[in-house]
Amino acid sequence: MSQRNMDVTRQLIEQEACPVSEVIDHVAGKWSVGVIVAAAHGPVRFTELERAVNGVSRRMLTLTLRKLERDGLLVRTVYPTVPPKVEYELTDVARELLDTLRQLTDWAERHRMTITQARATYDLENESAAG
Amino acid sequence: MSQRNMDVTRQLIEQEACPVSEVIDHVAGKWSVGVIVAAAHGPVRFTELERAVNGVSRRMLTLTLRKLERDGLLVRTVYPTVPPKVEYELTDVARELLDTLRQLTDWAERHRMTITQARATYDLENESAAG
DNA sequence: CCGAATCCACAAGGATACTG
DNA sequence: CAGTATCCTTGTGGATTCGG
Repeated sequence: MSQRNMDVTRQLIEQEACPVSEVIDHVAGKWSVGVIVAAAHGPVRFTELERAVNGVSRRMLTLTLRKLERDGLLVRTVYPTVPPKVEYELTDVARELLDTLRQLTDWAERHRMTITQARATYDLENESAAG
Repeated sequence: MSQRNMDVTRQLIEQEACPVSEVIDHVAGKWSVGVIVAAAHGPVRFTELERAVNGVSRRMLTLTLRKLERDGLLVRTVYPTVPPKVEYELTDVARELLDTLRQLTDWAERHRMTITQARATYDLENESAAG
């Protein structure tokens, strides 16, 4: 139980030390980027996201949405209709990210081939002579 | 065998659809951002990075460096001296990312408190009444 | 339609000890 | 100094099933 307190303290320290990298990890997580850009143009429904984000499973989409909602980047609106309808919309905080995220994806697309080739070269050098 | 071709085609499509997210995942990975910005000002040595990146373990730093080197974002130079000296330097491709990454960290710092509070609120609502 | 719950496989990551 | 090797814990994510 003092162990418990130690853990909490440690967590607080680490959070103060790099909240930035933690936040970045969230927004730049595997599915977060896709979700955010997919929600950029306006409110989207769950299944729209499911299709838009490509390889995401329902489970991971749900988890990602919860995380983003928890961080205040996404607002979740439930319409108590039948069948149920849920819409997700970016908050202003999240919208500020869109430009940056687009820069990131632009960069990735620009250097896609370069990076792919760099990997191939690297792998060759390591396969042939491991030293 | 047309099935086989279908699979290959699908894989190619998916690779074309999201090499971006894969690349982003690498550069925005847990430690990659820290390593890249730490190496921004010039060549850095291993232990410099170890101190600069904060919570990173030697193991993870090594793995991160290898990944970035493989992607052609980092150049590793070994000086065969004693004691050994290894320097890491960003490539031009990686340098193009610096502005974007800084925008990301700036955004994170600007909204650090907002996000922290959003989480607290969210957690309270979920703890007190789980539904 | 939009999830929650459970199970399971695997990968990420930390701790520690050892090397050249 | 700059790693490598090993063990072990935690997290990530798919598959499936169930419910409102």
